[in-house]
Amino acid sequence: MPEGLEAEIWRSAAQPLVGRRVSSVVVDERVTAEGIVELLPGARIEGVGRRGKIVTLHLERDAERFVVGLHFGMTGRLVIDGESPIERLEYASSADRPEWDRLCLWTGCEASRAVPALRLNDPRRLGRVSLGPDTTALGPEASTITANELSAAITHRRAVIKTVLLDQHAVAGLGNLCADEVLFHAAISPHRGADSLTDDEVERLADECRMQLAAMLERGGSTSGVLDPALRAALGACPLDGHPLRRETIGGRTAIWCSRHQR
DNA sequence: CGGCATGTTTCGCC
DNA sequence: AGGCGAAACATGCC
Repeated sequence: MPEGLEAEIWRSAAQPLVGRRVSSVVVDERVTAEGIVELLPGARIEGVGRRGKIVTLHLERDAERFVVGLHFGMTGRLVIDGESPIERLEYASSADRPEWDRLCLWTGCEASRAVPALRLNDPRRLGRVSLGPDTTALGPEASTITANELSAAITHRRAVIKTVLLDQHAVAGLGNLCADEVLFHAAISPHRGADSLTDDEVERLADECRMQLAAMLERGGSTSGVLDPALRAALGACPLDGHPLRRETIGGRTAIWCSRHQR
């Protein structure tokens, strides 16, 4: 599930937490950074943000400010006040078992203490809870990226474009599905060397990042693209020109693309 | 049982 | 030094 779009949905859903004070915390220490359990209780949530695929909790306690980063891995999900903004799960369990909780955070405000204000549930345990995540190491946001920013991020890279788009240090927020989706709409083959793109192609790709991500966010997330999970699995005809879609492993990830219109 | 999965980190090789 | 690709991580599901 979790690409930048899902992180954005969760960031938005978590806004009601702003202004509340953390009363208690339970963590799975195998995925949680040292010190967080001690730091959180008594802290006030000053804001909830997002950078790339990371949701950031901005906290203050005793005039000290710190940031907790929520990383979702492949299967992590966020539940706010018992409400799950994203119910539909792809490539993950649809169950929600307590033993998969990695972070439970209660605030003083809710009516029932039984329901955590924030809960990070992750069956596969590839997610993380970090302290002071280094968001400066991330590339520009894919959802707002300009042609100039994209050019600076990729034109000196020799790896294929699909791989570079997935590198969060180059561009932040794109996951496997969204990377395939923007390449599909920009009509660029995932095999192209990043440094081989023309200025026109870079501009097209930046435009499609902004347009397609906005459209997919409106439709509910990274599974709502033209290359949705059903079409990826069925490997049917290209919705644009009818040519059979191709499935290949590129940079260790499954790429779905149309070899006719993506050049 | 084998294989696959929306992600990130680590290791070895240039 | 730093970019690159493959492997590792961890676990559920088809």
